[in-house]
Amino acid sequence: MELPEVEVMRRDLEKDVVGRKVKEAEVRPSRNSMRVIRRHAKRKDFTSRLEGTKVTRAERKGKYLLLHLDSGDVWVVHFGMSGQFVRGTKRNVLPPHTHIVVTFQQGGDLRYVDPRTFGESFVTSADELGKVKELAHIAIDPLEDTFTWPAFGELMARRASKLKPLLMDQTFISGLGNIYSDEVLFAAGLRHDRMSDSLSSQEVRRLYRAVQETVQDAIRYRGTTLEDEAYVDLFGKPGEYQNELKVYGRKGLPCRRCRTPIETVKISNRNSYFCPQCQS
DNA sequence: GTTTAACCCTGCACGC
DNA sequence: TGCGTGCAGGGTTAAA
Repeated sequence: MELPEVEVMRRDLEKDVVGRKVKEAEVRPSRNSMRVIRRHAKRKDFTSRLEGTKVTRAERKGKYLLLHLDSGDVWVVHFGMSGQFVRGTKRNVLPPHTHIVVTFQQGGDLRYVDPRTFGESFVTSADELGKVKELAHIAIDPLEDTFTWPAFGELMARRASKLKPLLMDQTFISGLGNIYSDEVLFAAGLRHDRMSDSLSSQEVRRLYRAVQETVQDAIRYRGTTLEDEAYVDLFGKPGEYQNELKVYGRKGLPCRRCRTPIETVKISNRNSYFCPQCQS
């Protein structure tokens, strides 16, 4: 799950979970459920900090979701690649790989489901939030006002790195993963292996626009639901941005702009998709 | 500072 | 049918 999916989830939670009070919290008995709450030594260390609290706000930092509680604590969630929240009721059976179930006083529950358990979930005090390393080092967010093109250009010039890994580096810019970094590079007409400090100011501007537009479009389409990953929103509905993808997952298929077959390269063990004609 | 590879995990597609 | 293998992916970490 990348920035657009987390942002769609944040908005759903804002509408449907903020304001609710937690009656009961449960971490399921499986070993992988413990893996999900790995920062806590015991299940009770996690559940006791949720029970009796009210969710006051849903915030997003990069790919992290922060649910603020009226106790002053913050429930932090990172979805990894297969994690998701699903709303349910007592009558619905729990889907496989459900690790956390939070039941609300007003009825209904919220489940954290994660087959591959690359995601994680923990509760911390607002004061200690700054000590969470991954959050403390998180970079500029494409949806923040501070994300301007002069600021972006300066950041780019300060680094000497290939564009693809740089866009995925959460300490450089937060929220982009493998799918959206490929889409951004295509939209900017730039190759994955261009060096960040070699870009003309016009190219930097194109890349900046591409980041903003790609992320905003993907949110408008409520995220990307691939066949194998099956991301769905809080209410179980898939996104529609997969139909808009220009390069990701389209190996060998004609480029939507020039009809040249889309190519792939392995970059740090991940597939990158690009059009050899449109990107340079 | 940057890059590479390995690791964590499950489900699925594939070949035999 | 059923097994083994490889791949997918976010992020961290250690090593190059």
